[in-house]
Amino acid sequence: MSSPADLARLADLLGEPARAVMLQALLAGEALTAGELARTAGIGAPAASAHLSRLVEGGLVVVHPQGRHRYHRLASEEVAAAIETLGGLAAATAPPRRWPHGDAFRVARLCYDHLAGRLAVALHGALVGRGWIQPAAGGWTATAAGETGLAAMGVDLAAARGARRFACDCMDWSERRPHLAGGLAREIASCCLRRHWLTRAAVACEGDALARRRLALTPEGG
Amino acid sequence: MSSPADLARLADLLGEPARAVMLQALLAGEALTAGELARTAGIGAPAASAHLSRLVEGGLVVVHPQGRHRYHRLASEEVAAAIETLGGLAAATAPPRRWPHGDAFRVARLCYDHLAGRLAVALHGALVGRGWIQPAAGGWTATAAGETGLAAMGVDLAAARGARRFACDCMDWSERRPHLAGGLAREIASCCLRRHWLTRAAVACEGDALARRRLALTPEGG
DNA sequence: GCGCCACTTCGCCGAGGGGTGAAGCATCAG
DNA sequence: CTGATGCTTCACCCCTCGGCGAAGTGGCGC
Repeated sequence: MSSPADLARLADLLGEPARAVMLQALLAGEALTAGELARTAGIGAPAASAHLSRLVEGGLVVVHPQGRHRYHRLASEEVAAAIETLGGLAAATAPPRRWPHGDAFRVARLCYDHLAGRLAVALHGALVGRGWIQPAAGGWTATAAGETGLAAMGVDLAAARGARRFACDCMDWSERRPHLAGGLAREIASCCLRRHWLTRAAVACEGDALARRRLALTPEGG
Repeated sequence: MSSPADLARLADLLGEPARAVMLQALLAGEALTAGELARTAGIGAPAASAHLSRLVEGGLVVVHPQGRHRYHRLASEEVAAAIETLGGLAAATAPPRRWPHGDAFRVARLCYDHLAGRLAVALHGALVGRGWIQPAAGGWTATAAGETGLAAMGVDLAAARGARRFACDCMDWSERRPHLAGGLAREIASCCLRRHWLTRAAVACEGDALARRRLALTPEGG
């Protein structure tokens, strides 16, 4: 367990409105530049730079410079999971409000690099139910049936194995049951987007940190 | 999903050292008075009172006055789960430090009103493996075999059904797999403590907000 | 009744942190 | 080289927020 001081240090990073907006924007999984994040948060470039420095120093965000741009990503899926969980509690404790995305968010969205929402929880259940994955130390492994089935769907299992974790659980706040995270979940999400079973429901949405994350089921997505 | 503003408002409540200490202390599941929390956090009564007001207003803590004392508890297991998750990430991002409890915390501890740690994750697996619980909408239900088995252990199933949720998952940060939460988990924990299979490893530990939560396996706890 | 105790409210102070504008530094285009 | 762009650093302002001491409120015990 972390000491309370560690908890406070971490929560303090999330507890500033501008930083919270940035992190929510980054939860879509894309790498964004400091300028984009500044505009999304509605603050000036200097303020955004200071915030991002603190997020990087705190281990929540990583940077990789490219030319004169500095691209920022969430540091890990653990960070994404924690923000998701906290966001769920925030929705529960400060509820009576509707935001512009309605329930679409609860159906399918991105959580950093993998799928979340009702669809993702159902997928998790289906993978277990079909015997494609089975419990293992620290998460899940694919069974023989799962390997062939997933490969047939077009999931890149080799890439999935390259991740730090192959598959583990990630609590879904809207369903209150776990969905799948880890390398396998990343490849499944990538496969769904690549094959256009799912599409990003919105693009180019500065000023709305959440819109990037929403997903829509296409006709092909049987 | 919550708006970033909601997230920030909530995280801000957790992001203050004194409040974080109080919440960690409350994570043991006991109701504590304002004075106890003030001493635990190492601040004066006025400051503690102000902090607690904000926690109550924010929906994280509930009060029930008894005479001249005011007892404070966490508002729900959702709050406890979020703090646990965030604490896990805090431990991961600010790691290289040993705190006085060693690995005992990872083996067995209380998470609000139910068990957490390696033991609790193993218990979750055992319940599923024996077919005592099965997936259901919003969590888990007990099977017929589970009802008889749990009743034989001494678990009060009627009390468990009285809870808002009978059984659902709660992510265990140290194992990164879910353990059981909800009314059933509360009754199981209460049963383990009542029958002295587990005991609180420390009592009366002002100044150490974490010690209250650690549990120890007794010889009877086969 | 009185005093004691737990707790809250009030008034005040000091420090920290977020915001901006202006300047400094890289990178890229012409 | 020159100018534009993206980002950072610096200096400064302001305002919030946490802390305390003192005073006020209400329950409990003698």
